[in-house]
Amino acid sequence: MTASGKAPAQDARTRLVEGMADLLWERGYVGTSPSAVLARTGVGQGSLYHHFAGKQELAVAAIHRNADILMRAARDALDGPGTAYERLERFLLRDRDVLRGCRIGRMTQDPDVVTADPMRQPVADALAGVRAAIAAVISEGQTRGELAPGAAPDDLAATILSTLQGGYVLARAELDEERFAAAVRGLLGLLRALATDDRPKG
Amino acid sequence: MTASGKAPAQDARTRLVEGMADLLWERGYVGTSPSAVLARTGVGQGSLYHHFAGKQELAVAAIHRNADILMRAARDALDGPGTAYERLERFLLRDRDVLRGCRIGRMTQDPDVVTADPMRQPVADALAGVRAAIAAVISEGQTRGELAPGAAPDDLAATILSTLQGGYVLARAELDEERFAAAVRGLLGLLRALATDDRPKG
DNA sequence: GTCTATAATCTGATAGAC
DNA sequence: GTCTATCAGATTATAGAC
Repeated sequence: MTASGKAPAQDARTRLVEGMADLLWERGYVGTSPSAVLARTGVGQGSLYHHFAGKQELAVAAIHRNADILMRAARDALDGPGTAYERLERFLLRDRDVLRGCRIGRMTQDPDVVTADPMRQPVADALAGVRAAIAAVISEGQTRGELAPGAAPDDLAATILSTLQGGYVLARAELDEERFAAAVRGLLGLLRALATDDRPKG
Repeated sequence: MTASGKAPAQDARTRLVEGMADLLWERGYVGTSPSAVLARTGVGQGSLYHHFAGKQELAVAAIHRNADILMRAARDALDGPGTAYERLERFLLRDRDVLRGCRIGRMTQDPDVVTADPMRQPVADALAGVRAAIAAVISEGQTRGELAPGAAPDDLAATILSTLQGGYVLARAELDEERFAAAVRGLLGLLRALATDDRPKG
Protein backbone atom coordinates (compact mmCIF):
# COMPACT_ATOMS: atom_id res chain seq x y z
CA MET A 1 0.00 0.00 0.00
CA THR A 2 2.58 2.58 1.15
CA ALA A 3 -0.16 5.23 1.26
CA SER A 4 1.77 8.38 2.10
CA GLY A 5 0.07 11.44 3.49
CA LYS A 6 0.33 13.81 0.56
CA ALA A 7 -0.74 12.86 -2.96
CA PRO A 8 2.49 11.65 -4.54
CA ALA A 9 3.42 12.06 -8.17
CA GLN A 10 1.44 9.32 -9.87
CA ASP A 11 3.21 6.02 -9.75
CA ALA A 12 4.65 4.37 -12.80
CA ARG A 13 1.87 1.81 -13.03
CA THR A 14 -0.86 4.44 -13.20
CA ARG A 15 1.06 6.51 -15.73
CA LEU A 16 1.59 3.44 -17.90
CA VAL A 17 -2.11 2.57 -17.90
CA GLU A 18 -3.16 6.13 -18.71
CA GLY A 19 -0.54 6.48 -21.42
CA MET A 20 -1.52 3.19 -23.01
CA ALA A 21 -5.21 4.11 -22.79
CA ASP A 22 -4.59 7.34 -24.71
CA LEU A 23 -2.41 5.65 -27.30
CA LEU A 24 -4.96 2.86 -27.80
CA TRP A 25 -7.52 5.55 -28.54
CA GLU A 26 -5.21 7.42 -30.92
CA ARG A 27 -3.40 4.57 -32.65
CA GLY A 28 -5.01 1.28 -31.64
CA TYR A 29 -3.27 -1.82 -30.35
CA VAL A 30 -1.17 -2.86 -33.33
CA GLY A 31 -0.25 0.78 -33.88
CA THR A 32 1.08 1.26 -30.36
CA SER A 33 4.47 -0.01 -29.27
CA PRO A 34 5.55 -0.39 -25.65
CA SER A 35 8.39 2.04 -26.34
CA ALA A 36 5.84 4.65 -27.45
CA VAL A 37 4.10 4.31 -24.11
CA LEU A 38 7.41 4.67 -22.29
CA ALA A 39 8.38 7.71 -24.33
CA ARG A 40 5.05 9.40 -23.63
CA THR A 41 4.98 8.64 -19.91
CA GLY A 42 8.67 8.99 -19.13
CA VAL A 43 8.60 5.63 -17.38
CA GLY A 44 11.51 3.22 -17.75
CA GLN A 45 11.44 -0.04 -19.65
CA GLY A 46 11.80 -2.14 -16.52
CA SER A 47 8.71 -0.71 -14.79
CA LEU A 48 6.46 -1.89 -17.58
CA TYR A 49 7.62 -5.48 -17.25
CA HIS A 50 7.59 -5.27 -13.48
CA HIS A 51 3.90 -4.37 -13.33
CA PHE A 52 2.68 -6.22 -16.41
CA ALA A 53 3.56 -9.45 -18.17
CA GLY A 54 3.82 -7.56 -21.47
CA LYS A 55 2.11 -5.31 -23.95
CA GLN A 56 -1.17 -7.21 -23.96
CA GLU A 57 -1.62 -7.21 -20.19
CA LEU A 58 -1.01 -3.47 -20.08
CA ALA A 59 -3.51 -3.03 -22.89
CA VAL A 60 -6.14 -5.00 -20.98
CA ALA A 61 -5.80 -2.64 -18.02
CA ALA A 62 -5.96 0.36 -20.35
CA ILE A 63 -9.06 -0.94 -22.13
CA HIS A 64 -10.81 -1.40 -18.79
CA ARG A 65 -9.98 2.19 -17.99
CA ASN A 66 -11.36 3.44 -21.30
CA ALA A 67 -14.46 1.27 -20.88
CA ASP A 68 -15.12 2.89 -17.50
CA ILE A 69 -14.85 6.36 -19.02
CA LEU A 70 -17.30 5.42 -21.79
CA MET A 71 -19.85 3.82 -19.48
CA ARG A 72 -19.75 6.74 -17.09
CA ALA A 73 -20.33 9.29 -19.87
CA ALA A 74 -23.20 7.25 -21.32
CA ARG A 75 -24.95 6.87 -17.98
CA ASP A 76 -24.49 10.54 -17.19
CA ALA A 77 -26.44 11.46 -20.31
CA LEU A 78 -29.04 8.67 -20.18
CA ASP A 79 -29.84 8.57 -16.46
CA GLY A 80 -30.98 12.15 -15.98
CA PRO A 81 -34.51 13.58 -15.94
CA GLY A 82 -36.85 14.05 -18.88
CA THR A 83 -38.94 11.97 -21.24
CA ALA A 84 -37.42 8.98 -23.01
CA TYR A 85 -36.96 11.04 -26.17
CA GLU A 86 -35.30 13.85 -24.24
CA ARG A 87 -32.90 11.45 -22.56
CA LEU A 88 -31.99 9.81 -25.89
CA GLU A 89 -31.54 13.22 -27.46
CA ARG A 90 -29.28 14.34 -24.62
CA PHE A 91 -27.22 11.18 -25.10
CA LEU A 92 -27.00 11.59 -28.87
CA LEU A 93 -26.10 15.29 -28.71
CA ARG A 94 -23.68 15.11 -25.82
CA ASP A 95 -20.30 16.73 -26.37
CA ARG A 96 -17.92 14.40 -28.16
CA ASP A 97 -14.44 14.48 -29.57
CA VAL A 98 -15.86 13.28 -32.87
CA LEU A 99 -12.73 13.19 -35.00
CA ARG A 100 -10.94 11.12 -32.37
CA GLY A 101 -13.63 8.50 -32.57
CA CYS A 102 -14.83 6.17 -29.82
CA ARG A 103 -12.09 4.92 -27.52
CA ILE A 104 -13.87 1.59 -27.18
CA GLY A 105 -15.50 1.13 -30.58
CA ARG A 106 -12.21 1.68 -32.42
CA MET A 107 -10.76 -1.39 -30.68
CA THR A 108 -13.03 -3.63 -32.77
CA GLN A 109 -10.98 -2.79 -35.86
CA ASP A 110 -7.82 -4.07 -34.25
CA PRO A 111 -7.18 -7.60 -35.49
CA ASP A 112 -5.17 -8.61 -32.44
CA VAL A 113 -7.87 -7.30 -30.08
CA VAL A 114 -10.75 -9.18 -31.67
CA THR A 115 -8.82 -12.46 -31.59
CA ALA A 116 -7.65 -12.15 -27.97
CA ASP A 117 -10.51 -12.55 -25.52
CA PRO A 118 -8.86 -10.76 -22.59
CA MET A 119 -8.85 -7.60 -24.72
CA ARG A 120 -12.06 -8.17 -26.66
CA GLN A 121 -14.26 -9.05 -23.70
CA PRO A 122 -14.14 -5.68 -21.91
CA VAL A 123 -14.85 -4.01 -25.25
CA ALA A 124 -17.87 -6.25 -25.81
CA ASP A 125 -19.06 -5.70 -22.23
CA ALA A 126 -18.82 -1.93 -22.49
CA LEU A 127 -20.74 -1.73 -25.75
CA ALA A 128 -23.33 -4.23 -24.51
CA GLY A 129 -23.67 -2.15 -21.33
CA VAL A 130 -24.35 1.02 -23.26
CA ARG A 131 -26.80 -0.82 -25.49
CA ALA A 132 -28.63 -2.14 -22.43
CA ALA A 133 -28.79 1.34 -20.90
CA ILE A 134 -30.30 2.74 -24.09
CA ALA A 135 -32.75 -0.15 -24.33
CA ALA A 136 -33.85 0.50 -20.73
CA VAL A 137 -34.68 4.11 -21.56
CA ILE A 138 -36.73 2.98 -24.55
CA SER A 139 -38.55 0.29 -22.58
CA GLU A 140 -39.37 2.76 -19.86
CA GLY A 141 -40.58 5.28 -22.42
CA GLN A 142 -42.88 2.70 -23.97
CA THR A 143 -44.30 1.72 -20.58
CA ARG A 144 -44.95 5.36 -19.76
CA GLY A 145 -46.59 5.93 -23.13
CA GLU A 146 -43.90 8.39 -24.21
CA LEU A 147 -42.79 6.22 -27.13
CA ALA A 148 -44.79 4.18 -29.63
CA PRO A 149 -44.89 0.57 -28.42
CA GLY A 150 -44.19 -1.06 -31.77
CA ALA A 151 -40.41 -1.16 -31.89
CA ALA A 152 -38.25 -3.73 -30.06
CA PRO A 153 -36.15 -1.80 -27.52
CA ASP A 154 -33.09 -4.02 -28.08
CA ASP A 155 -33.16 -3.48 -31.83
CA LEU A 156 -33.65 0.24 -31.50
CA ALA A 157 -30.84 0.47 -28.97
CA ALA A 158 -28.53 -1.32 -31.39
CA THR A 159 -29.55 1.11 -34.12
CA ILE A 160 -28.87 4.13 -31.92
CA LEU A 161 -25.46 2.94 -30.76
CA SER A 162 -24.57 1.86 -34.31
CA THR A 163 -25.43 5.28 -35.66
CA LEU A 164 -22.95 6.85 -33.26
CA GLN A 165 -20.23 4.31 -33.96
CA GLY A 166 -20.76 4.66 -37.69
CA GLY A 167 -20.98 8.43 -37.43
CA TYR A 168 -17.40 8.46 -36.19
CA VAL A 169 -16.41 6.44 -39.25
CA LEU A 170 -17.96 8.89 -41.69
CA ALA A 171 -16.59 11.92 -39.85
CA ARG A 172 -13.04 10.57 -39.72
CA ALA A 173 -13.10 9.58 -43.37
CA GLU A 174 -13.85 13.14 -44.43
CA LEU A 175 -12.18 14.82 -41.43
CA ASP A 176 -15.45 16.63 -40.87
CA GLU A 177 -17.54 16.49 -37.70
CA GLU A 178 -20.58 17.50 -39.74
CA ARG A 179 -20.92 13.96 -41.12
CA PHE A 180 -21.42 12.71 -37.57
CA ALA A 181 -23.88 15.52 -36.83
CA ALA A 182 -25.86 14.71 -39.98
CA ALA A 183 -26.22 11.05 -39.00
CA VAL A 184 -27.45 12.08 -35.55
CA ARG A 185 -29.90 14.61 -37.01
CA GLY A 186 -31.30 11.95 -39.32
CA LEU A 187 -31.72 9.52 -36.45
CA LEU A 188 -33.37 12.09 -34.19
CA GLY A 189 -35.82 12.84 -36.98
CA LEU A 190 -36.78 9.19 -37.16
CA LEU A 191 -37.05 8.88 -33.38
CA ARG A 192 -39.19 12.01 -33.13
CA ALA A 193 -41.81 10.21 -35.20
CA LEU A 194 -41.99 7.53 -32.51
CA ALA A 195 -42.26 10.08 -29.74
CA THR A 196 -44.83 12.46 -31.15
CA ASP A 197 -47.29 9.78 -32.22
CA ASP A 198 -49.64 10.24 -29.32
CA ARG A 199 -48.24 13.30 -27.58
CA PRO A 200 -49.27 16.93 -27.93
CA LYS A 201 -47.24 18.97 -30.41
CA GLY A 202 -44.62 21.45 -29.13
CA MET B 1 1.43 -4.10 -72.60
CA THR B 2 2.74 -7.52 -73.71
CA ALA B 3 -0.81 -8.79 -74.07
CA SER B 4 -0.36 -12.46 -74.85
CA GLY B 5 -3.11 -14.52 -76.38
CA LYS B 6 -4.05 -16.74 -73.46
CA ALA B 7 -4.80 -15.37 -70.01
CA PRO B 8 -1.42 -15.52 -68.27
CA ALA B 9 -0.87 -16.17 -64.61
CA GLN B 10 -1.64 -12.82 -63.01
CA ASP B 11 1.37 -10.57 -62.98
CA ALA B 12 3.18 -9.62 -59.81
CA ARG B 13 1.71 -6.15 -59.69
CA THR B 14 -1.88 -7.39 -59.74
CA ARG B 15 -1.17 -10.06 -57.15
CA LEU B 16 0.45 -7.47 -54.89
CA VAL B 17 -2.54 -5.14 -55.09
CA GLU B 18 -5.03 -7.93 -54.43
CA GLY B 19 -2.96 -9.32 -51.57
CA MET B 20 -2.59 -5.90 -49.99
CA ALA B 21 -6.31 -5.21 -50.45
CA ASP B 22 -7.20 -8.38 -48.56
CA LEU B 23 -4.70 -7.71 -45.79
CA LEU B 24 -5.89 -4.11 -45.40
CA TRP B 25 -9.38 -5.50 -44.88
CA GLU B 26 -8.21 -8.12 -42.38
CA ARG B 27 -5.52 -6.26 -40.48
CA GLY B 28 -5.53 -2.61 -41.56
CA TYR B 29 -2.57 -0.54 -42.68
CA VAL B 30 -0.43 -0.42 -39.56
CA GLY B 31 -1.14 -4.12 -39.01
CA THR B 32 0.07 -5.16 -42.44
CA SER B 33 3.75 -5.45 -43.31
CA PRO B 34 5.10 -5.57 -46.83
CA SER B 35 6.64 -8.93 -46.04
CA ALA B 36 3.19 -10.25 -45.11
CA VAL B 37 1.96 -9.25 -48.56
CA LEU B 38 4.94 -10.97 -50.17
CA ALA B 39 4.43 -14.11 -48.13
CA ARG B 40 0.75 -14.28 -49.07
CA THR B 41 1.24 -13.60 -52.77
CA GLY B 42 4.50 -15.44 -53.33
CA VAL B 43 5.93 -12.37 -55.02
CA GLY B 44 9.55 -11.41 -54.44
CA GLN B 45 10.75 -8.38 -52.49
CA GLY B 46 12.11 -6.65 -55.53
CA SER B 47 8.84 -6.68 -57.48
CA LEU B 48 7.11 -4.64 -54.82
CA TYR B 49 9.69 -1.86 -55.01
CA HIS B 50 9.82 -2.08 -58.79
CA HIS B 51 6.10 -1.35 -59.16
CA PHE B 52 5.56 0.86 -56.11
CA ALA B 53 7.61 3.42 -54.23
CA GLY B 54 6.84 1.63 -50.97
CA LYS B 55 4.18 0.31 -48.65
CA GLN B 56 1.99 3.41 -48.82
CA GLU B 57 1.84 3.56 -52.61
CA LEU B 58 0.85 -0.10 -52.74
CA ALA B 59 -1.80 0.58 -50.11
CA VAL B 60 -3.24 3.45 -52.14
CA ALA B 61 -3.72 1.14 -55.13
CA ALA B 62 -5.26 -1.50 -52.86
CA ILE B 63 -7.65 1.00 -51.25
CA HIS B 64 -8.84 2.09 -54.69
CA ARG B 65 -9.51 -1.52 -55.49
CA ASN B 66 -11.51 -2.05 -52.30
CA ALA B 67 -13.39 1.20 -52.88
CA ASP B 68 -14.43 -0.04 -56.32
CA ILE B 69 -15.72 -3.29 -54.84
CA LEU B 70 -17.74 -1.40 -52.23
CA MET B 71 -19.25 1.09 -54.67
CA ARG B 72 -20.20 -1.65 -57.09
CA ALA B 73 -21.96 -3.67 -54.39
CA ALA B 74 -23.81 -0.62 -53.09
CA ARG B 75 -25.03 0.40 -56.52
CA ASP B 76 -26.09 -3.14 -57.35
CA ALA B 77 -28.45 -3.11 -54.38
CA LEU B 78 -29.64 0.49 -54.62
CA ASP B 79 -30.06 0.86 -58.38
CA GLY B 80 -32.55 -1.94 -58.98
CA PRO B 81 -36.35 -1.77 -59.29
CA GLY B 82 -38.85 -1.18 -56.50
CA THR B 83 -40.05 1.59 -54.25
CA ALA B 84 -37.55 3.71 -52.35
CA TYR B 85 -38.19 1.69 -49.21
CA GLU B 86 -37.73 -1.59 -51.07
CA ARG B 87 -34.44 -0.41 -52.54
CA LEU B 88 -33.16 0.74 -49.14
CA GLU B 89 -34.26 -2.54 -47.60
CA ARG B 90 -32.49 -4.51 -50.30
CA PHE B 91 -29.35 -2.48 -49.65
CA LEU B 92 -29.56 -2.91 -45.88
CA LEU B 93 -30.27 -6.63 -46.03
CA ARG B 94 -27.81 -7.51 -48.76
CA ASP B 95 -25.45 -10.38 -48.03
CA ARG B 96 -22.44 -9.21 -46.04
CA ASP B 97 -19.41 -10.72 -44.40
CA VAL B 98 -20.42 -8.99 -41.18
CA LEU B 99 -17.67 -10.18 -38.85
CA ARG B 100 -15.04 -9.09 -41.34
CA GLY B 101 -16.40 -5.56 -41.28
CA CYS B 102 -16.34 -3.00 -44.07
CA ARG B 103 -13.19 -3.03 -46.16
CA ILE B 104 -13.39 0.74 -46.56
CA GLY B 105 -14.91 1.87 -43.27
CA ARG B 106 -12.28 0.06 -41.23
CA MET B 107 -9.57 2.21 -42.82
CA THR B 108 -10.84 5.21 -40.86
CA GLN B 109 -9.54 3.65 -37.65
CA ASP B 110 -6.01 3.48 -39.04
CA PRO B 111 -4.04 6.43 -37.70
CA ASP B 112 -1.60 6.46 -40.62
CA VAL B 113 -4.45 6.37 -43.16
CA VAL B 114 -6.38 9.30 -41.73
CA THR B 115 -3.26 11.48 -41.63
CA ALA B 116 -2.10 10.66 -45.16
CA ASP B 117 -4.37 12.18 -47.78
CA PRO B 118 -3.42 9.83 -50.64
CA MET B 119 -4.85 6.99 -48.57
CA ARG B 120 -7.66 8.87 -46.81
CA GLN B 121 -9.10 10.54 -49.90
CA PRO B 122 -10.27 7.40 -51.73
CA VAL B 123 -11.83 6.22 -48.47
CA ALA B 124 -13.69 9.52 -48.08
CA ASP B 125 -14.75 9.46 -51.73
CA ALA B 126 -16.11 5.92 -51.50
CA LEU B 127 -18.16 6.60 -48.38
CA ALA B 128 -19.39 9.92 -49.76
CA GLY B 129 -20.34 8.13 -52.97
CA VAL B 130 -22.41 5.54 -51.15
CA ARG B 131 -24.01 8.26 -49.07
CA ALA B 132 -24.93 10.18 -52.20
CA ALA B 133 -26.41 7.06 -53.80
CA ILE B 134 -28.57 6.45 -50.73
CA ALA B 135 -29.62 10.10 -50.62
CA ALA B 136 -30.64 9.92 -54.28
CA VAL B 137 -32.95 6.98 -53.57
CA ILE B 138 -34.55 8.91 -50.69
CA SER B 139 -34.96 12.07 -52.75
CA GLU B 140 -36.54 10.12 -55.55
CA GLY B 141 -38.86 8.38 -53.11
CA GLN B 142 -39.98 11.70 -51.69
CA THR B 143 -40.63 13.11 -55.15
CA ARG B 144 -42.68 10.06 -56.06
CA GLY B 145 -44.63 10.27 -52.81
CA GLU B 146 -43.28 6.94 -51.60
CA LEU B 147 -41.57 8.50 -48.57
CA ALA B 148 -42.70 11.21 -46.17
CA PRO B 149 -41.19 14.51 -47.36
CA GLY B 150 -40.12 15.76 -43.94
CA ALA B 151 -36.65 14.29 -43.56
CA ALA B 152 -33.51 15.72 -45.21
CA PRO B 153 -32.23 13.06 -47.64
CA ASP B 154 -28.58 13.81 -46.84
CA ASP B 155 -29.10 13.41 -43.10
CA LEU B 156 -31.07 10.23 -43.52
CA ALA B 157 -28.44 8.81 -45.87
CA ALA B 158 -25.75 9.52 -43.28
CA THR B 159 -27.88 7.78 -40.66
CA ILE B 160 -28.37 4.71 -42.84
CA LEU B 161 -24.71 4.36 -43.75
CA SER B 162 -23.68 5.03 -40.15
CA THR B 163 -25.97 2.29 -38.90
CA LEU B 164 -24.21 -0.20 -41.17
CA GLN B 165 -20.72 0.99 -40.25
CA GLY B 166 -21.60 0.95 -36.57
CA GLY B 167 -23.35 -2.40 -36.88
CA TYR B 168 -20.03 -3.92 -37.91
CA VAL B 169 -18.49 -2.45 -34.75
CA LEU B 170 -21.08 -4.01 -32.45
CA ALA B 171 -20.96 -7.35 -34.24
CA ARG B 172 -17.19 -7.59 -34.13
CA ALA B 173 -17.07 -6.62 -30.46
CA GLU B 174 -19.30 -9.55 -29.52
CA LEU B 175 -18.27 -11.80 -32.41
CA ASP B 176 -21.96 -12.10 -33.22
CA GLU B 177 -23.59 -11.14 -36.52
CA GLU B 178 -26.90 -10.80 -34.68
CA ARG B 179 -25.84 -7.41 -33.28
CA PHE B 180 -25.54 -6.11 -36.83
CA ALA B 181 -28.88 -7.66 -37.77
CA ALA B 182 -30.56 -6.05 -34.76
CA ALA B 183 -29.29 -2.59 -35.71
CA VAL B 184 -30.62 -3.06 -39.24
CA ARG B 185 -33.98 -4.32 -37.98
CA GLY B 186 -34.31 -1.29 -35.74
CA LEU B 187 -33.49 1.06 -38.59
CA LEU B 188 -35.90 -0.65 -40.99
CA GLY B 189 -38.62 -0.27 -38.40
CA LEU B 190 -37.99 3.45 -38.22
CA LEU B 191 -37.86 3.79 -42.00
CA ARG B 192 -41.07 1.83 -42.42
CA ALA B 193 -42.85 4.56 -40.52
CA LEU B 194 -41.72 7.04 -43.16
CA ALA B 195 -42.84 4.78 -45.99
CA THR B 196 -46.24 3.65 -44.79
CA ASP B 197 -47.48 7.11 -43.83
CA ASP B 198 -49.62 7.59 -46.89
CA ARG B 199 -49.49 4.24 -48.59
CA PRO B 200 -51.97 1.34 -48.41
CA LYS B 201 -51.11 -1.40 -45.92
CA GLY B 202 -49.68 -4.75 -47.15
C1' DG C 1 10.10 -7.55 -64.53
C1' DT C 2 11.29 -10.67 -61.30
C1' DC C 3 14.15 -12.46 -58.00
C1' DT C 4 17.57 -13.17 -53.73
C1' DA C 5 20.75 -10.93 -50.69
C1' DT C 6 21.64 -7.45 -47.42
C1' DA C 7 21.11 -3.46 -44.29
C1' DA C 8 19.39 0.15 -40.87
C1' DT C 9 15.89 0.67 -37.83
C1' DC C 10 12.20 -0.63 -34.76
C1' DT C 11 9.67 -4.09 -31.72
C1' DG C 12 8.69 -6.63 -27.73
C1' DA C 13 11.05 -8.55 -24.06
C1' DT C 14 14.97 -9.85 -20.56
C1' DA C 15 18.96 -9.01 -17.28
C1' DG C 16 20.54 -6.96 -13.74
C1' DA C 17 22.19 -2.54 -11.34
C1' DC C 18 20.39 0.83 -7.96
C1' DG D 1 9.86 -0.29 -7.71
C1' DT D 2 12.38 2.00 -10.90
C1' DC D 3 15.93 2.40 -13.99
C1' DT D 4 19.57 1.50 -18.13
C1' DA D 5 21.72 -1.90 -21.10
C1' DT D 6 21.08 -5.43 -24.11
C1' DC D 7 19.03 -8.94 -27.35
C1' DA D 8 16.66 -11.79 -31.03
C1' DG D 9 13.52 -11.08 -34.40
C1' DA D 10 10.58 -8.26 -37.48
C1' DT D 11 10.01 -4.18 -40.43
C1' DT D 12 10.80 -1.23 -44.39
C1' DA D 13 13.78 -0.52 -47.86
C1' DT D 14 18.02 -0.90 -51.14
C1' DA D 15 21.47 -3.39 -54.21
C1' DG D 16 22.27 -5.91 -57.71
C1' DA D 17 22.02 -10.64 -60.14
C1' DC D 18 19.17 -12.92 -63.67
